[in-house]
Amino acid sequence: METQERREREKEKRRQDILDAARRLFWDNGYASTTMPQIAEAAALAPGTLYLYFPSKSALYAELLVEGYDLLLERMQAEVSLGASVRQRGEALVDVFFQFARDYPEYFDIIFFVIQSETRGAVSDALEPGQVKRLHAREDACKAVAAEVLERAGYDGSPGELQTTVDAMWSMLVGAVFVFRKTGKKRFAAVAGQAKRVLLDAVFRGG
Amino acid sequence: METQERREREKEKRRQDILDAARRLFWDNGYASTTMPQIAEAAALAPGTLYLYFPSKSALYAELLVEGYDLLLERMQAEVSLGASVRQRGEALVDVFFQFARDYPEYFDIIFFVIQSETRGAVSDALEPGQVKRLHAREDACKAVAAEVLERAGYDGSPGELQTTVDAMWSMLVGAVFVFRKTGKKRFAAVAGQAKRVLLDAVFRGG
DNA sequence: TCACAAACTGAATGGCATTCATTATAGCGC
DNA sequence: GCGCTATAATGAATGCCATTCAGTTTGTGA
Repeated sequence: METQERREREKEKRRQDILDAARRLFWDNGYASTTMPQIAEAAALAPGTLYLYFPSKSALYAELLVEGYDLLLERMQAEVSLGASVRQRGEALVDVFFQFARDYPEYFDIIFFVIQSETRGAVSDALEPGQVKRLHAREDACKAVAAEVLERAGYDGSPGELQTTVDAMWSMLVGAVFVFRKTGKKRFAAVAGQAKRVLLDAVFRGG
Repeated sequence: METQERREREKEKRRQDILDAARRLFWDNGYASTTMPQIAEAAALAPGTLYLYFPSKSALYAELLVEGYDLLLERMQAEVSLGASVRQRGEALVDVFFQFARDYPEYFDIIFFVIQSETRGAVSDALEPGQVKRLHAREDACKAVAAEVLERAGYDGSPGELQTTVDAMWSMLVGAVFVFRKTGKKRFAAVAGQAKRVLLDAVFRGG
């Protein structure tokens, strides 16, 4: 019987419908101004139905970040494989990051939303541990690409140090995006350019 | 008549009472889990009274950031004046920043809260323009201290470039704190250390 | 055709920020 | 002391939302 299978597919489709509706609304109106009934209506469903697919509004929102990471990872991997020299790959990596931030600024909102949910722990708005794990896996995959470039660049230090450096750079990149997203494109580009220089010079000091 | 004056003082005191109560509750329970009636009770007031002093819960929360900036600015200025060489002053500056982040992590929540409110604009949770201006003034004062150090370090470039560099560094610092605040102190210290190295090497490349 | 499970529904619940009609307070002239 | 007025404070009521759940529909297999 392939009924079972079809059911699965239909459920997955419905799930995607919900995510599509949610994405559009969140992007247009922001998290706070988007209501669950709104999302339900946009997906041609009743409010209660959303909760059969996602445990909460915040989890639904955070789920969009999975897409974001996948998209970013794809772009990073594509770019990194192109560069001739290691330095060029490093530059490409940072460029991809900032371009992504320019193309899809909304995903960065979710990054911070998730971090805040985690930091605030116990209280409200907490995400499911499983979901958090999935998000971390994506983030780590992105960092792994950066770590590889650093390694090939002859980064000297223990694996732990390498990880720390990647973490530091990742967090600084994310911070730069977040703080300057609100400003105009031109200013953002300038700050991003400086950030790029600072980060790359630190890694490729030797040559 | 000095009645007027006393009135002013009493109003200011009440305002501080509210801020004190709010701070304690926000720090302990986080933004979402703290309710206005709770704050009112802690300040021995009725809920409605809070709105005579602050236009909204988010504005009350954001107001705490003013203190945060003042405290940080004070510390930065004190440290910067101590260092012998310019390089030492630069190091002190970054150290102060990360120490502050360790001592008062809650203020960083508010930084991101404010940025998000600004970015999201129009919709709900918006802050008063006047309040935003006051916050920016504080932030700029902090950055000015950093800019001065960079200038004395012989940073070459136009004033615009200097500003851009300071902005880039500031945003990266803030980002590093935010992303790694959730991890343990040890890991935070390691990442902060790397961030410090990266940023300072970029500035003091020459010597 | 029937029974049953899986999906779906949407009105009801509970919690919270915020408002506003009402009440208290304090200064001041008499 | 005594009303008069402005200023402050009150807290019950409002409105909005996420979330729930008792009840309904739909699809499937016997």
